[in-house]
This record gives sequence, structure tokens and C-alpha cells, in this order.
Amino acid sequence: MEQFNPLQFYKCLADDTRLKAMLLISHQEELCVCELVAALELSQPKVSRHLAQLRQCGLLSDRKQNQWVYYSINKALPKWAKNVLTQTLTANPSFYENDLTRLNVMGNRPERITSCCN
Amino acid sequence: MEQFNPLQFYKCLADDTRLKAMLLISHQEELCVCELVAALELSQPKVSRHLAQLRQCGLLSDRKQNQWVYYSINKALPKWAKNVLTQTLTANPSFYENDLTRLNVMGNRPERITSCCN
DNA sequence: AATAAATATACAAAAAATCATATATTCACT
DNA sequence: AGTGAATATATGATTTTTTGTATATTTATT
Repeated sequence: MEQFNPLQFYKCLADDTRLKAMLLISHQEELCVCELVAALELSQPKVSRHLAQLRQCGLLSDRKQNQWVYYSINKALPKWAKNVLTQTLTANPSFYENDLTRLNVMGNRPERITSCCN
Repeated sequence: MEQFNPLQFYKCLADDTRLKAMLLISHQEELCVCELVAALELSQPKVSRHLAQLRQCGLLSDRKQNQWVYYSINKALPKWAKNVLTQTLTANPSFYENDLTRLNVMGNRPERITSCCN
């Protein structure tokens, strides 16, 4: 993230796939690619490409665990940007409720290692 | 403004001209087209077109006075969106400081009728 | 009525962003 | 070693957005 810039931030949010991915990840703490593919009902390459862009712009972090890649909101995001995301999330539940429903009924979700050491 | 939608909102902010115009107008309460042309150093049609888009999407209001059209933040904007603008404005002064400087040194700025009755 | 200033709009061209599809990579499991 | 699942990337086509330029509109002034 080479000097965080509001224009770049808003360009990242100006796409349906990316905005919904950001909000779902905010809501769920972290999600892997296949969970987002199911929630958003989009192709895997499409979701993967948008996530890569969000990571490159510094909005998301990723961690690999086994064959899965989990994305979460980048903790180093400027506070104002985090606030923007939070406000958007809480004020617009209907924007992503369908995606959340699909996520919740999704079968075979990968198990997180919640115990420790990660 | 037919049901305010976060995606449309962020698309509006995802352009250099529009984002700077929004921040300058937030900062100055209201600005006319020719002031924005001077501050942003852009062509009149370009600025006018972007302002029209921001008005159509419900982000700006306009009022006509004599030959000038003054744009201001739409008071009917959802609170979360107003907060987003405020946070962006206060956290990113360097993003628009040059524009603000040009605005302040601009000659021949139209006189507002501040007295009453408008 | 003619002119000038401020603003808006139309239209075609250029640029940017997005997409589907195919393929590569990595890891787990047999 | 071979297979399958999850993810990433490359490429060319398509779509969307932005732009410059020309022109229209409105208001004030002479």
C-alpha cells in the first residue's frame, strides 16, 4: 500500500463484486474464495481477480491455510477507511442480505483452525 | 434519488474530478461551476458534466442565481453517506489542498446574495 | 436586438474496466 | 506418481466510462 489514496479506495468500492465482497468479509471477519463464489454466485476467476485487486490496493489481507486462501480486511487500513466500511455495512444490510443467506446455507464450508497457533 | 444505493454512491466518488468536486463543495458549503473550473483547472464542459451526474445520483443539489448555478451537498443524503464524505474530507486534506489554494486566489468570484430572501 | 458570460448537452472517439474462457499452480489425498 | 479441489493468472473480446469538441440555452448588459 504505497500511500493510501481516497480515489483509489473509492475505485475499489465502485464495483458490485468488490463492494459486496468487502462488506461480506467485514461482516464475517474472513472468508475464503470458494465461500465468496457461493455467496455471490459468480465464477471463481471473476471473484479471484477482484480479490487480488483489493489486496493489491491494500484493502484486504490474505492468509493461506491448506488449500484455502482466506481474505480479511487489512488491519493497516487508515481509520477513516475502516469507518467508511463500517458505516456502509451497518447502514445497508439489504444490499448484501441475499449473499449472506446463500453463504449461510452453503454446504461444505472449510473448517477454520480456531484452536490456536495461527 | 430513486432508493439510494451504496454502489451508485461509490461509483460517483470513483473519479478524480467528481471526488474532488464533492470534497471542495463539502468544504465550502457551495460552489458554482466556474469556481470549480478554476479550482480544478479543468474544462467547463467536463466539470459541468460531472456535476450533472452527481446531481442526478442525488449527491448534489443546485440552485440558480442570476447566471450562476451553485452546487451544494444534497441535504437529503442518507446520514451514513454524509458521514463518509465528512470522514474523507477531514482525513485527506492533502488530496484537495492544491485545488483549495487555486480557489482562494481566484479573482472575480461571483458574489453570493447573503442578505436574505433566497 | 446584439453581445457576452455562465452553464448544459450532444456526439463521436478514446481510454479504461470488466468479462469469459482457457490454462497454470499449489496442496491434499490416494 | 496421479487425481482432484481450490486458487491464480493470461489473453483477447466486450462493455462501460471518460473525453474533446462543437453547439445550444439562459441571463445580463449594452
